[in-house]
Amino acid sequence: MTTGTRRRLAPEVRRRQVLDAAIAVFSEEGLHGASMDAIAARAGVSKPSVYAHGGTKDELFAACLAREADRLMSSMTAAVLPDGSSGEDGAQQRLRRALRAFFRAVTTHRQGWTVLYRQASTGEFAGPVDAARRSIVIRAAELLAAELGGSVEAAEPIAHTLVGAAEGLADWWLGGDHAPGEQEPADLLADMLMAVVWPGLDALRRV
Amino acid sequence: MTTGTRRRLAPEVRRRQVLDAAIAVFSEEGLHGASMDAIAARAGVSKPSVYAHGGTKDELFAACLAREADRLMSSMTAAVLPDGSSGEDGAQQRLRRALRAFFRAVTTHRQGWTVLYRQASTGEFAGPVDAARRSIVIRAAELLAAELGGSVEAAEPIAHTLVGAAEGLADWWLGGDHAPGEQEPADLLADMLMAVVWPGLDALRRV
DNA sequence: CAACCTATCTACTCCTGCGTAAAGTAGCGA
DNA sequence: TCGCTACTTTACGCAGGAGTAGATAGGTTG
Repeated sequence: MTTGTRRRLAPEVRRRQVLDAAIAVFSEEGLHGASMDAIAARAGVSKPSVYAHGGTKDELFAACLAREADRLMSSMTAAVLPDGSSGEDGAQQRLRRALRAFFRAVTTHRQGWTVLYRQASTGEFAGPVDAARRSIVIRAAELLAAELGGSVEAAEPIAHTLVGAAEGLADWWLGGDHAPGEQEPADLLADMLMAVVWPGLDALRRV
Repeated sequence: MTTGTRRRLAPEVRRRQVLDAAIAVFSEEGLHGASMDAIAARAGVSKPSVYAHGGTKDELFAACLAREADRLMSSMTAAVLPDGSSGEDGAQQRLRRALRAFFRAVTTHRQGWTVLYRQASTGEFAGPVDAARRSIVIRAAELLAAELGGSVEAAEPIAHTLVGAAEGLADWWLGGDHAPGEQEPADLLADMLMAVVWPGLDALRRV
């Protein structure tokens, strides 16, 4: 790994490198299992450089969480907001689009998802992370309440169920290695989840 | 914490005390956050005693996982196996009973569940834990395949979805504090989950 | 081409916390 | 009453890893 020549890069570029390496290592080893030395090695950089660009280990971890949470949130937000097809598109369409965006983001940046979902659920970083999660759940609850009737509070447990189901399915998909199918996997996963939950949600509407 | 009188107890009893204390501390602090001193203090016992009865920190943690996983597994197994009402009871009934058992176990032993679900999902203990989880998923998949038709492999993603949904709902319930309602909360949660997913599962049967 | 700024590296310090050793004390059976 | 031994207190060895100080060298500007 000794390139022999040590290169000076723009701080922004180095910071990006360090963040990427940190996410990779954190996703494999967890917050405590990862050492700053390992992150430095992965980034192809010395440890003081990691401190210079990423700060303390905790700050670095927080930065990873922030970046990945932001990425995920903005993907889903972008998918739901613009009503692409003009005219009325019901809750079913919007829900499916949100799920597709979720699965696409998760399958595309699996390391980031792993850090958010498995490594940050506990400890002092639980707060920020499930703030983001909660934000997703609230959106889902609002969508459900608007379309199925009832208050947002009443829809909250259902939204948690839905989000949990999506996480479970994503986790399964990321766990095994799957042969590349003919269709985009994310869309397939979204359709599968919709097939399971939508009839039930639809039935709740006409109670 | 000095009781003044120090009591001699049977090794089995002491071991139980240590395990209970360990689960309590691990559930609050996580594997790395918990110190052996803290566990000793919680158990009302000196640190060497913890080592005498619980072994190494890792061994102790593994023992906690084993006990709680076993508790959960046997609860659910017991709930599904004996067909209480004679005669045919369909997949819907068995599924509901399994879910009730799950939610009952989780709400009853929340510390144990926390250790399994949040603290052990990463690191070197991921293996044993999601072996147990996988076992539950397989059972669910078998049940679904038997009743809805199709192979077990095809039912696997659906089973993961189902288990994820249950975990999400349980996590939500354990997160907030809820006023004691008129009905057993576990049964309420199971009914809620069934309402969401069963119509979809039922629809899959007649494809 | 020389001076200089600063990104980067090598090589430390220091602290936390696991795990254990040694010596003393007190419950409980004989 | 005597001892066996589970248990406690206290102190320490040791490893791993976070964070830093000082040296080094890439690039840049006059």
